[in-house]
Amino acid sequence: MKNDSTYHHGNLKDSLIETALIMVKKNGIKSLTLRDLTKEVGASRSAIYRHFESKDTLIKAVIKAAFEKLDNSISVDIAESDDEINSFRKIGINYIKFAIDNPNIYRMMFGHEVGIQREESCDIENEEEAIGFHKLIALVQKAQDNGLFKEDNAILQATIIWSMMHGLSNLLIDGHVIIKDNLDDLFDLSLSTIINGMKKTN
Amino acid sequence: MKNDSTYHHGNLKDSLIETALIMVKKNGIKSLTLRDLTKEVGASRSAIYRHFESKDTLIKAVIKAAFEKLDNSISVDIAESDDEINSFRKIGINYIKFAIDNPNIYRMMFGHEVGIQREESCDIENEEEAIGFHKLIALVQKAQDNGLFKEDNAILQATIIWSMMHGLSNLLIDGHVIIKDNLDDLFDLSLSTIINGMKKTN
DNA sequence: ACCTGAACACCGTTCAAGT
DNA sequence: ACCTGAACACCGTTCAAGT
Repeated sequence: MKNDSTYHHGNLKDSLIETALIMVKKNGIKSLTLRDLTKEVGASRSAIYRHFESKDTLIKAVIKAAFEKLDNSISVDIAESDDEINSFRKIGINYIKFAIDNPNIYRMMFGHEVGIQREESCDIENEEEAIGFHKLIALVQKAQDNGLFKEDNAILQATIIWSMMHGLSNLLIDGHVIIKDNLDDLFDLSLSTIINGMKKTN
Repeated sequence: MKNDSTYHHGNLKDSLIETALIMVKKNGIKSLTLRDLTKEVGASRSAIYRHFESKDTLIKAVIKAAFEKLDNSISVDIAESDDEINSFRKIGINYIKFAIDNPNIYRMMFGHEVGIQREESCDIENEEEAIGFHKLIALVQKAQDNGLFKEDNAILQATIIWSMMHGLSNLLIDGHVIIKDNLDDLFDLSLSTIINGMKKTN
């Protein structure tokens, strides 16, 4: 499978990230050790420090890769459609579906596994995360322009939508809420609550 | 300070839980080691296993204690009042305030630090957590009875309210949402969105 | 119902020496 | 740009022996 010698295989950095993603998905980040990771990837234990300063740095890269996967999962062609409600529905369903299908990954992304210093930057650190959020803000703005939502701070409205999806995802994957049969009902109600709650009142 | 001999001090089990709570609050659960904990409490390293099967068992007890603290924080005398909106507001504010004031504790409570098996029990494991949730369900039911909320599955409605508060808390304490000046606006909008979204339509 | 002290397997990380 | 192999400090956990 390897392209060249036993020593130097093509792209160790990407292999580490990709394999770590698989291992976290399977068993959670708590069981991810550098020893297992390097063994799985076929590298030596110290090779990892050629590409990453520490385990935390590696995890940050894995988180970044995970946000790219999430972005791909929820990216539906919302640009063409004029039906914002349907766009919100699709995005929300894909978002929660991603969390349910990848609970360990989702926990790693938001679970504060790495002590990230956000005090200084004063902005969302992860670029992929920021991009996804700004897409949501744009959609909210469009909903305002079309008269679906009342005119208000679009960032706050987007934050609230995100909070609902994030909260639902977390409660579901962590087993705080036991919903098996009527997951669709729960999601529908959450969506309609938000849509109705933000509707233009006249 | 100690009541009797240097060896046997009154209640080691409670001391461990209480001290662990303080240590987690200060530096997060990742930095909580049994060695530090027993040293802080003045016990030997192996003494911990007289009261807890493992570190995970200890953490579960600490989480339980944390839920009791949360329950005390959000418990407002909602029984007397007939103003459900005000009750929701008080509960929500206290809930988020607890999370913001105790981010490390809150993360421990919901952060899946201990791999809890919920598949078998099929119900919320933590008793304190269940109690708080059922209080919320009762309040939602009351709001339905009084005609504030539309008639629907009260459990789902309560879940959605909890999701919003939980999502907001997580995004805030983990720095995904940088809100400093207009935190009140964010909370007000989240509350009004839910109240309006669940209102009886007629 | 604790204590001391030693031991174990397992971590992340570093380093000297090779290719 | 990797490798091997050894080492370090730090974990959770166990155990034999005391009081």
